[in-house]
Amino acid sequence: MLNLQDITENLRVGGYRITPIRARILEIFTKSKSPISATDLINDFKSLNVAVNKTTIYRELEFLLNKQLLNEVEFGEGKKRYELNNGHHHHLVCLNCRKVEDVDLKTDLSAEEEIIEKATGFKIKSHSLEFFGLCKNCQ
Amino acid sequence: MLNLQDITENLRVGGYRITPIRARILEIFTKSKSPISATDLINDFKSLNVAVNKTTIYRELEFLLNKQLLNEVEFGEGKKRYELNNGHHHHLVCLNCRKVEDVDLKTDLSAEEEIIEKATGFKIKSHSLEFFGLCKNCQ
DNA sequence: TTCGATGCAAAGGATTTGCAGATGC
DNA sequence: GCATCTGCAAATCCTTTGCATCGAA
Repeated sequence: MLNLQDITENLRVGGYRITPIRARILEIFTKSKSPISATDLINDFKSLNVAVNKTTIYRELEFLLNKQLLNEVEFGEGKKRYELNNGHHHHLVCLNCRKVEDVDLKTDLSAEEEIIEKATGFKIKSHSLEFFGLCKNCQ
Repeated sequence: MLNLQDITENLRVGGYRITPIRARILEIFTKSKSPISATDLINDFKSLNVAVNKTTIYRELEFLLNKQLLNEVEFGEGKKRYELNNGHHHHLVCLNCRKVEDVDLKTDLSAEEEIIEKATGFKIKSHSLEFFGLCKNCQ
Protein backbone atom coordinates (compact mmCIF):
# COMPACT_ATOMS: atom_id res chain seq x y z
CA MET A 1 0.00 0.00 0.00
CA LEU A 2 1.50 3.29 -1.10
CA ASN A 3 1.65 5.99 1.53
CA LEU A 4 2.88 9.54 1.39
CA GLN A 5 5.99 9.00 3.53
CA ASP A 6 7.25 6.03 1.54
CA ILE A 7 6.61 7.68 -1.79
CA THR A 8 8.45 10.88 -0.93
CA GLU A 9 11.32 8.98 0.67
CA ASN A 10 11.74 6.77 -2.40
CA LEU A 11 11.68 9.73 -4.74
CA ARG A 12 14.24 11.57 -2.64
CA VAL A 13 16.55 8.55 -2.62
CA GLY A 14 16.13 8.30 -6.39
CA GLY A 15 17.56 11.81 -6.73
CA TYR A 16 14.24 13.56 -7.33
CA ARG A 17 13.20 16.65 -5.43
CA ILE A 18 10.23 17.02 -3.18
CA THR A 19 9.09 20.46 -4.20
CA PRO A 20 6.02 22.07 -2.64
CA ILE A 21 4.01 21.39 -5.80
CA ARG A 22 5.01 17.75 -6.00
CA ALA A 23 4.33 17.29 -2.30
CA ARG A 24 0.86 18.77 -2.63
CA ILE A 25 -0.02 16.72 -5.70
CA LEU A 26 1.08 13.54 -3.93
CA GLU A 27 -0.98 14.54 -0.93
CA ILE A 28 -4.05 15.05 -3.11
CA PHE A 29 -3.62 11.65 -4.72
CA THR A 30 -3.08 9.81 -1.46
CA LYS A 31 -6.21 11.38 -0.03
CA SER A 32 -8.48 11.13 -3.06
CA LYS A 33 -11.02 8.36 -3.32
CA SER A 34 -11.55 8.66 -7.05
CA PRO A 35 -9.44 9.30 -10.15
CA ILE A 36 -8.43 12.89 -10.84
CA SER A 37 -7.86 14.68 -14.14
CA ALA A 38 -5.24 17.29 -14.96
CA THR A 39 -8.01 19.87 -15.09
CA ASP A 40 -9.17 18.81 -11.63
CA LEU A 41 -5.69 19.43 -10.27
CA ILE A 42 -5.39 22.78 -12.01
CA ASN A 43 -8.68 23.83 -10.44
CA ASP A 44 -7.64 22.51 -7.04
CA PHE A 45 -4.57 24.72 -7.03
CA LYS A 46 -6.57 27.65 -8.35
CA SER A 47 -9.13 27.36 -5.56
CA LEU A 48 -6.29 27.29 -3.05
CA ASN A 49 -4.92 30.46 -4.64
CA VAL A 50 -1.68 28.67 -5.40
CA ALA A 51 -0.23 29.68 -8.75
CA VAL A 52 0.81 26.61 -10.73
CA ASN A 53 1.24 26.45 -14.45
CA LYS A 54 -0.72 23.76 -16.25
CA THR A 55 2.44 22.58 -18.00
CA THR A 56 3.85 21.72 -14.59
CA ILE A 57 0.75 19.71 -13.77
CA TYR A 58 0.92 17.72 -17.00
CA ARG A 59 4.63 17.11 -16.54
CA GLU A 60 4.16 16.01 -12.97
CA LEU A 61 1.45 13.55 -13.99
CA GLU A 62 3.73 12.16 -16.67
CA PHE A 63 6.57 11.89 -14.16
CA LEU A 64 4.50 10.05 -11.55
CA LEU A 65 3.06 7.79 -14.24
CA ASN A 66 6.56 6.84 -15.39
CA LYS A 67 7.56 6.16 -11.81
CA GLN A 68 4.55 3.82 -11.69
CA LEU A 69 3.10 5.72 -8.77
CA LEU A 70 -0.03 6.53 -10.79
CA ASN A 71 -2.38 4.67 -13.11
CA GLU A 72 -4.07 6.27 -16.06
CA VAL A 73 -7.77 5.63 -16.57
CA GLU A 74 -10.43 6.88 -18.96
CA PHE A 75 -14.21 6.93 -18.69
CA GLY A 76 -15.30 8.27 -22.03
CA GLU A 77 -15.05 11.88 -20.93
CA GLY A 78 -12.54 12.92 -23.53
CA LYS A 79 -9.82 13.35 -20.96
CA LYS A 80 -7.59 11.20 -18.84
CA ARG A 81 -7.81 10.61 -15.12
CA TYR A 82 -5.15 9.40 -12.73
CA GLU A 83 -5.19 7.50 -9.47
CA LEU A 84 -2.63 6.20 -7.03
CA ASN A 85 -1.27 2.84 -8.21
CA ASN A 86 -2.61 0.97 -5.20
CA GLY A 87 -3.13 -2.54 -6.45
CA HIS A 88 -5.43 -3.61 -9.22
CA HIS A 89 -9.11 -2.82 -9.09
CA HIS A 90 -11.95 -1.70 -11.31
CA HIS A 91 -14.30 1.26 -11.50
CA LEU A 92 -17.95 2.03 -11.13
CA VAL A 93 -18.87 5.26 -12.92
CA CYS A 94 -22.10 7.21 -12.49
CA LEU A 95 -23.32 8.32 -15.91
CA ASN A 96 -25.13 11.26 -14.36
CA CYS A 97 -22.94 12.84 -11.67
CA ARG A 98 -19.66 11.27 -12.83
CA LYS A 99 -18.87 9.96 -9.37
CA VAL A 100 -16.37 7.12 -9.51
CA GLU A 101 -16.05 4.30 -7.01
CA ASP A 102 -13.51 1.51 -6.85
CA VAL A 103 -14.76 -2.06 -7.01
CA ASP A 104 -13.07 -5.37 -6.52
CA LEU A 105 -14.08 -8.26 -8.69
CA LYS A 106 -15.01 -11.69 -7.38
CA THR A 107 -14.21 -13.11 -10.79
CA ASP A 108 -10.56 -13.69 -11.56
CA LEU A 109 -9.80 -12.58 -15.10
CA SER A 110 -6.32 -14.10 -15.29
CA ALA A 111 -7.71 -17.48 -16.37
CA GLU A 112 -9.64 -15.67 -19.05
CA GLU A 113 -6.46 -13.91 -20.14
CA GLU A 114 -4.69 -17.21 -20.65
CA ILE A 115 -7.52 -18.48 -22.81
CA ILE A 116 -7.37 -15.34 -24.92
CA GLU A 117 -3.60 -15.50 -25.24
CA LYS A 118 -3.81 -19.05 -26.57
CA ALA A 119 -6.62 -18.25 -28.95
CA THR A 120 -5.18 -15.03 -30.38
CA GLY A 121 -1.40 -15.09 -29.94
CA PHE A 122 -1.54 -11.79 -28.06
CA LYS A 123 0.65 -11.39 -24.99
CA ILE A 124 -1.60 -9.63 -22.49
CA LYS A 125 0.01 -7.12 -20.14
CA SER A 126 -2.98 -5.55 -18.41
CA HIS A 127 -6.68 -5.00 -18.60
CA SER A 128 -9.16 -2.36 -17.69
CA LEU A 129 -12.78 -2.89 -16.67
CA GLU A 130 -15.35 -0.17 -16.03
CA PHE A 131 -18.98 -0.47 -15.05
CA PHE A 132 -21.29 2.38 -16.03
CA GLY A 133 -24.62 3.10 -14.40
CA LEU A 134 -26.46 5.32 -11.98
CA CYS A 135 -25.40 5.81 -8.39
CA LYS A 136 -27.83 5.68 -5.49
CA ASN A 137 -28.45 9.44 -5.59
CA CYS A 138 -28.95 9.72 -9.33
CA GLN A 139 -31.37 6.87 -9.98
CA MET B 1 -26.73 -8.60 -36.62
CA LEU B 2 -26.76 -5.17 -38.18
CA ASN B 3 -26.35 -5.04 -41.93
CA LEU B 4 -26.17 -2.15 -44.33
CA GLN B 5 -29.56 -2.76 -45.95
CA ASP B 6 -31.49 -2.92 -42.70
CA ILE B 7 -29.75 0.10 -41.23
CA THR B 8 -30.44 2.32 -44.22
CA GLU B 9 -34.00 1.07 -44.54
CA ASN B 10 -34.72 1.78 -40.87
CA LEU B 11 -33.22 5.25 -41.08
CA ARG B 12 -35.24 6.03 -44.18
CA VAL B 13 -38.45 4.87 -42.50
CA GLY B 14 -37.57 7.05 -39.52
CA GLY B 15 -37.56 10.09 -41.76
CA TYR B 16 -33.78 10.41 -42.03
CA ARG B 17 -31.97 10.80 -45.29
CA ILE B 18 -29.47 8.49 -46.84
CA THR B 19 -27.03 11.02 -48.20
CA PRO B 20 -23.86 9.94 -50.00
CA ILE B 21 -21.77 10.82 -46.94
CA ARG B 22 -23.99 8.91 -44.53
CA ALA B 23 -24.10 5.93 -46.88
CA ARG B 24 -20.33 5.83 -47.17
CA ILE B 25 -19.79 6.17 -43.42
CA LEU B 26 -22.21 3.34 -42.79
CA GLU B 27 -20.45 1.24 -45.40
CA ILE B 28 -17.11 1.89 -43.72
CA PHE B 29 -18.46 0.84 -40.34
CA THR B 30 -20.13 -2.30 -41.61
CA LYS B 31 -16.91 -3.37 -43.30
CA SER B 32 -14.43 -2.39 -40.60
CA LYS B 33 -13.06 -4.99 -38.24
CA SER B 34 -11.87 -2.54 -35.61
CA PRO B 35 -13.10 0.70 -34.01
CA ILE B 36 -12.63 3.89 -36.02
CA SER B 37 -11.97 7.44 -34.83
CA ALA B 38 -13.32 10.67 -36.29
CA THR B 39 -9.83 11.43 -37.54
CA ASP B 40 -9.69 8.03 -39.25
CA LEU B 41 -12.90 8.83 -41.11
CA ILE B 42 -11.68 12.30 -42.07
CA ASN B 43 -8.52 10.74 -43.49
CA ASP B 44 -10.50 8.03 -45.27
CA PHE B 45 -12.52 10.62 -47.12
CA LYS B 46 -9.42 12.66 -47.82
CA SER B 47 -7.61 9.70 -49.37
CA LEU B 48 -10.65 9.06 -51.56
CA ASN B 49 -10.51 12.68 -52.65
CA VAL B 50 -14.02 13.21 -51.33
CA ALA B 51 -14.42 16.60 -49.70
CA VAL B 52 -16.16 16.26 -46.35
CA ASN B 53 -16.02 18.75 -43.55
CA LYS B 54 -14.93 17.44 -40.17
CA THR B 55 -17.98 18.97 -38.54
CA THR B 56 -20.12 16.70 -40.67
CA ILE B 57 -18.14 13.68 -39.55
CA TYR B 58 -18.52 14.55 -35.87
CA ARG B 59 -22.21 15.22 -36.29
CA GLU B 60 -22.74 11.98 -38.14
CA LEU B 61 -20.97 10.04 -35.40
CA GLU B 62 -23.15 11.72 -32.80
CA PHE B 63 -26.24 10.94 -34.85
CA LEU B 64 -25.42 7.26 -35.31
CA LEU B 65 -24.48 7.00 -31.64
CA ASN B 66 -27.86 8.43 -30.63
CA LYS B 67 -29.59 6.00 -32.94
CA GLN B 68 -27.69 3.27 -31.10
CA LEU B 69 -26.14 2.08 -34.32
CA LEU B 70 -22.65 2.76 -32.96
CA ASN B 71 -20.79 2.18 -29.71
CA GLU B 72 -18.21 4.55 -28.37
CA VAL B 73 -14.94 3.09 -27.07
CA GLU B 74 -11.68 4.50 -25.75
CA PHE B 75 -8.24 2.95 -25.50
CA GLY B 76 -6.24 5.64 -23.74
CA GLU B 77 -5.32 7.39 -26.97
CA GLY B 78 -6.86 10.73 -26.10
CA LYS B 79 -9.59 10.30 -28.66
CA LYS B 80 -12.74 8.30 -29.10
CA ARG B 81 -13.35 5.41 -31.42
CA TYR B 82 -16.60 4.03 -32.74
CA GLU B 83 -17.75 0.62 -33.90
CA LEU B 84 -20.96 -0.88 -35.18
CA ASN B 85 -23.24 -1.81 -32.27
CA ASN B 86 -23.16 -5.49 -33.12
CA GLY B 87 -23.76 -7.27 -29.84
CA HIS B 88 -21.61 -6.98 -26.77
CA HIS B 89 -17.95 -7.90 -26.88
CA HIS B 90 -14.59 -6.75 -25.57
CA HIS B 91 -11.33 -5.55 -27.04
CA LEU B 92 -7.76 -6.63 -27.31
CA VAL B 93 -5.46 -3.67 -27.98
CA CYS B 94 -1.84 -3.89 -29.11
CA LEU B 95 0.20 -1.36 -27.14
CA ASN B 96 2.71 -1.12 -29.96
CA CYS B 97 0.89 -1.05 -33.31
CA ARG B 98 -2.54 -0.08 -31.89
CA LYS B 99 -4.26 -2.91 -33.68
CA VAL B 100 -7.58 -3.76 -32.07
CA GLU B 101 -9.29 -7.14 -32.12
CA ASP B 102 -12.66 -8.13 -30.76
CA VAL B 103 -12.80 -10.85 -28.12
CA ASP B 104 -15.65 -12.72 -26.55
CA LEU B 105 -15.46 -13.57 -22.88
CA LYS B 106 -16.06 -17.03 -21.49
CA THR B 107 -16.81 -15.45 -18.15
CA ASP B 108 -20.28 -13.99 -17.72
CA LEU B 109 -20.04 -10.66 -15.95
CA SER B 110 -23.76 -10.25 -15.32
CA ALA B 111 -23.59 -12.27 -12.09
CA GLU B 112 -20.75 -10.02 -11.01
CA GLU B 113 -22.86 -6.98 -11.84
CA GLU B 114 -25.64 -8.15 -9.57
CA ILE B 115 -23.22 -8.61 -6.69
CA ILE B 116 -21.88 -5.11 -7.24
CA GLU B 117 -25.36 -3.61 -7.46
CA LYS B 118 -26.31 -5.14 -4.12
CA ALA B 119 -23.07 -4.07 -2.46
CA THR B 120 -23.01 -0.50 -3.74
CA GLY B 121 -26.56 0.58 -4.60
CA PHE B 122 -25.46 1.43 -8.12
CA LYS B 123 -27.76 0.50 -10.99
CA ILE B 124 -25.41 -0.85 -13.65
CA LYS B 125 -26.28 -0.14 -17.28
CA SER B 126 -23.20 -1.35 -19.13
CA HIS B 127 -19.57 -2.22 -18.80
CA SER B 128 -16.46 -1.99 -20.84
CA LEU B 129 -13.49 -4.33 -20.72
CA GLU B 130 -10.23 -3.90 -22.59
CA PHE B 131 -7.14 -6.09 -22.61
CA PHE B 132 -3.84 -4.43 -23.45
CA GLY B 133 -0.76 -6.25 -24.64
CA LEU B 134 1.37 -7.08 -27.64
CA CYS B 135 0.04 -8.72 -30.75
CA LYS B 136 1.80 -11.60 -32.46
CA ASN B 137 3.75 -9.31 -34.78
CA CYS B 138 4.88 -6.85 -32.13
CA GLN B 139 6.16 -9.19 -29.43
C1' DT C 1 26.74 24.44 -7.97
C1' DT C 2 24.03 21.43 -10.53
C1' DC C 3 20.43 19.10 -12.54
C1' DG C 4 15.78 18.62 -11.80
C1' DA C 5 11.62 21.49 -11.63
C1' DT C 6 8.93 25.42 -13.15
C1' DG C 7 6.85 29.16 -15.97
C1' DC C 8 5.47 31.20 -20.15
C1' DA C 9 4.09 31.44 -24.74
C1' DA C 10 2.84 29.09 -28.49
C1' DA C 11 1.31 25.25 -31.00
C1' DG C 12 -1.18 20.96 -31.74
C1' DG C 13 -4.97 17.70 -31.88
C1' DA C 14 -9.74 16.47 -30.87
C1' DT C 15 -14.19 18.21 -30.55
C1' DT C 16 -18.08 21.69 -30.47
C1' DT C 17 -20.97 25.72 -31.77
C1' DG C 18 -23.53 29.12 -34.53
C1' DC C 19 -25.21 30.35 -38.59
C1' DA C 20 -25.98 30.31 -43.35
C1' DG C 21 -26.71 27.60 -47.38
C1' DA C 22 -27.64 23.29 -49.86
C1' DT C 23 -30.33 19.03 -50.75
C1' DG C 24 -32.87 14.44 -50.18
C1' DC C 25 -37.44 12.87 -50.38
C1' DG D 1 -41.21 22.82 -49.70
C1' DC D 2 -39.30 21.78 -45.65
C1' DA D 3 -36.86 19.49 -42.34
C1' DT D 4 -32.62 17.48 -42.53
C1' DC D 5 -28.00 17.68 -43.72
C1' DT D 6 -23.68 20.14 -44.80
C1' DG D 7 -19.89 23.60 -44.92
C1' DC D 8 -17.21 27.17 -43.01
C1' DA D 9 -15.14 29.81 -39.55
C1' DA D 10 -14.26 30.28 -35.08
C1' DA D 11 -13.99 28.80 -30.54
C1' DT D 12 -13.16 25.50 -26.81
C1' DC D 13 -10.98 21.96 -24.32
C1' DC D 14 -7.16 18.91 -23.37
C1' DT D 15 -2.40 18.24 -24.02
C1' DT D 16 2.44 18.97 -25.68
C1' DT D 17 6.81 21.43 -26.91
C1' DG D 18 10.75 24.70 -26.80
C1' DC D 19 13.25 27.63 -24.32
C1' DA D 20 14.67 30.35 -20.53
C1' DT D 21 14.86 30.61 -15.57
C1' DC D 22 14.55 29.05 -10.90
C1' DG D 23 15.54 26.48 -6.84
C1' DA D 24 16.04 22.00 -3.80
C1' DA D 25 19.69 19.31 -2.15
